[in-house]
Amino acid sequence: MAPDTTPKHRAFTIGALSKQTGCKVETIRYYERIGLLPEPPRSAGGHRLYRGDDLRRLGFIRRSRQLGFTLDEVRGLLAMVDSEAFTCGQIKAVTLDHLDEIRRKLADLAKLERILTEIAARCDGGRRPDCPIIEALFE
Amino acid sequence: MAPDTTPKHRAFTIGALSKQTGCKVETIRYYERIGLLPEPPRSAGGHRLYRGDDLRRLGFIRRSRQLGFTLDEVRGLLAMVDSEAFTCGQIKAVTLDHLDEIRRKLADLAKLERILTEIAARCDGGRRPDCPIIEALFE
DNA sequence: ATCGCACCTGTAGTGACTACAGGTTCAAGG
DNA sequence: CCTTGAACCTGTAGTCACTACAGGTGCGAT
Repeated sequence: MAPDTTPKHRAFTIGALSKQTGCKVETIRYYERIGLLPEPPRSAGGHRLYRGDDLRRLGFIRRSRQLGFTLDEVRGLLAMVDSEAFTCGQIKAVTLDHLDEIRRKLADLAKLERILTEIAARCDGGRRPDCPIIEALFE
Repeated sequence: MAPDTTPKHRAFTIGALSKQTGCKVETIRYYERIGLLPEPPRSAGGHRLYRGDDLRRLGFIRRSRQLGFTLDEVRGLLAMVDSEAFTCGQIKAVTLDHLDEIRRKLADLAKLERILTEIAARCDGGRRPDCPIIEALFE
């Protein structure tokens, strides 16, 4: 039997990667530029050629972003994954820090909502020249 | 009685305005540049000279920002206030739109918090090489 | 007169993309 | 084989709401 020289997974274009991940083409190139994605090999004409690993890595980035991690946090997580020398404790620490941040934002936003609801309730939406919302903003 | 030629309120510098409002000097100049604050008169040497009205207006901007209005929304509110032809209904409409936006963000963030808490709980923070958080992010 | 702080203008940087402009490659149909 | 047109390429600038310089000038107090 002759050795199998065909690649196990065929390469795909940036457009295909974009469709698979839901990540815009420009964003993928941006992630490459800032070093989150490795520079992929190119076709003879200079087009980027991706493989399964890139799909996996971009999926990781995208899901992390959807969970509100900053790109710097994602960079940190990826560096740990890449080094393969991370412990679960390190990962959990990053996650819990991030969770704290989210809870702080949540509390801030809830407070905002409460105050704004209260202010809006003062205004009957009529035609009065002295609007209680404007008054509240001028304090 | 001779007419009173002294100004009712003395003018103050940008530094004083900054201290009174808690708004940084650079931010005040920025608000002027983008047309939220009027260009104030200047001293002989070119320093900005503010009065009570500016304090009031900047206070309005600042409180609106603290309540999460964008500068464009603030611009809209100020335009209505300046025209003096606004109705309470218009103001309330802007406020309720903004409140909707806040409630949407609040819901998104709450969902985030829930998911992340769930993911973090799967990880015992030990030394296992296969971290459930990383696995979740790779999906 | 001099000290040092506050002020001035203008520009560039932040985060996380997004949107061009102006050009090249590639796959499919004729 | 040739042409079309979509997808790709690079590089730059714009978004939002500031913030941070650099390099210079004004001003009040000593």
